[in-house]
Amino acid sequence: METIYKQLRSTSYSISCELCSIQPMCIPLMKEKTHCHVVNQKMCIKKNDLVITPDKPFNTLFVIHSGCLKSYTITRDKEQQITNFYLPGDIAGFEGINTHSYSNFVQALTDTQVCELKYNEFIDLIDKNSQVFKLVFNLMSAEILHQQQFILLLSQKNAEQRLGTFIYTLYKRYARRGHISFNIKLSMSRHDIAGYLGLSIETISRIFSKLQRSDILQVKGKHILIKNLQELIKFSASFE
Amino acid sequence: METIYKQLRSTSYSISCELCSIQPMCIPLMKEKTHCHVVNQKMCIKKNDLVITPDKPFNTLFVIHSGCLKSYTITRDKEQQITNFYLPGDIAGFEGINTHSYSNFVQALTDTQVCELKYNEFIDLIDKNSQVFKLVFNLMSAEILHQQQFILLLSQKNAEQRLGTFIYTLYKRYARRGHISFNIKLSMSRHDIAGYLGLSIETISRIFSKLQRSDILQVKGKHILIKNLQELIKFSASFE
DNA sequence: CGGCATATTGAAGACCTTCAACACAAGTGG
DNA sequence: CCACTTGTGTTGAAGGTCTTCAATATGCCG
Repeated sequence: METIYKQLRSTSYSISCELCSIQPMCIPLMKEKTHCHVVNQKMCIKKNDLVITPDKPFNTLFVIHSGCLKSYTITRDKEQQITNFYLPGDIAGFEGINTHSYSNFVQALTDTQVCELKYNEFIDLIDKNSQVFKLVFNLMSAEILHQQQFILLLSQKNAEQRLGTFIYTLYKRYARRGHISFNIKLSMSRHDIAGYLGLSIETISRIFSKLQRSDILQVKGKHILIKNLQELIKFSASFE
Repeated sequence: METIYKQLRSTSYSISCELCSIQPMCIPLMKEKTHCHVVNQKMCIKKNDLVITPDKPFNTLFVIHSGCLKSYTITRDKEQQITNFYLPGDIAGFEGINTHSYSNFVQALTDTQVCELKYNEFIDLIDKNSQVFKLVFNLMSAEILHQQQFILLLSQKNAEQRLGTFIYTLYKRYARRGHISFNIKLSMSRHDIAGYLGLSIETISRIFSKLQRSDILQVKGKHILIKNLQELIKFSASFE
């Protein structure tokens, strides 16, 4: 279970550094040698390894370069409650800033590469560099807006709309990062999807079958093919 | 429907400026006359007036001084989907920073006093003053964490747990602001609560009756008395 | 006090969960 | 290579929770 960090070259489902959410600060940082201690580039994490646990000292944010991570909390009855999935370009750890402690577990769903942002150095940098500050400010605001929309999804939409939106959102998130394809390889299990969307795994399974029967998706295990994007979009109307 | 701003002295359910979330910057600001153009203090808003609409130019954040506001979006079928309730000390408008546009309506549920934060001046100030920056950074991080916990509430808890948590959270939010009392006067309708918690108004009504029968609450319209705080806390275990 | 909005309660039904059986895939050891 | 195991996913049937519809009650503001 011990995470092994090592340098590694990009694999599939990675983003180029030019599309990364921290690109506007990361690239200049690497050039300005004075700041390059802030970012530790492209550390490799093995599938199932824990990147963040609530008991670890809060000192790092993680920028995902390739692969996929999930964050979750543990309930009293030892169940995992999925709170987020992180794709290339995302940043994990924002929710810990206020309390200065991680509140979740964050675990790799596939072999994953992350760039570490050392928190204290990061804060100093934000403080000095107003361009970086505005970038971070925008990223956090975007996360608040995204969560607000997810809250509406949970409070107002049925199972079919939730799963449809989930798949469509994955499609869009990959597309925005340069992976425009109707083929989606899910990194997460049905159990993880269920936990995230507030449904049971059986319901996830049934809705996948239903979306297949109505020729919107083709589903084979973790391989999803979007056959009718227009219909899929209808499920997620008024979301993001 | 036109909002009438005017100076007004504090009424019940207000906070003292010392307990306001922006106090660490607001009070010094008022002293340093050079900055006092950032905050417009204690504007009065009439019940049902709209403070924010999506079509207004994004140029102001609102700090609530007294009263209560709700934020909501409108669905295709003209239904209000409640996204948040704002109490004294809260700040409304964070989610608009990234897109530089308000994404919600924000409406006063009672006569309400707000302090306006002019966005551009505010940003300049954050940029210059690292104490203010850290405060805002923490407030946004706290909001992300709070939303994450609310997402878990919606995805994992039943109607009774949701409403119990809602009431307990109101109790705590007022307590943190200096109004420690088992008596809670709801500013919002059953319809608003239902929209917020993702339930129907009938379910809200039934659960209130049930909590009354089990002697946890005493419910009389908008007046709630917490009769058994320990039992109420049990509903919201693992939340906030 | 009357009229309208808001809230409560009951009954029927929809949607999702739970339980249980089965299918399928990946990994292990003989 | 196959038998066996284990984890993961699918499907059916029964049951529970919440919603919807409808009727009634209560509260509020002129």
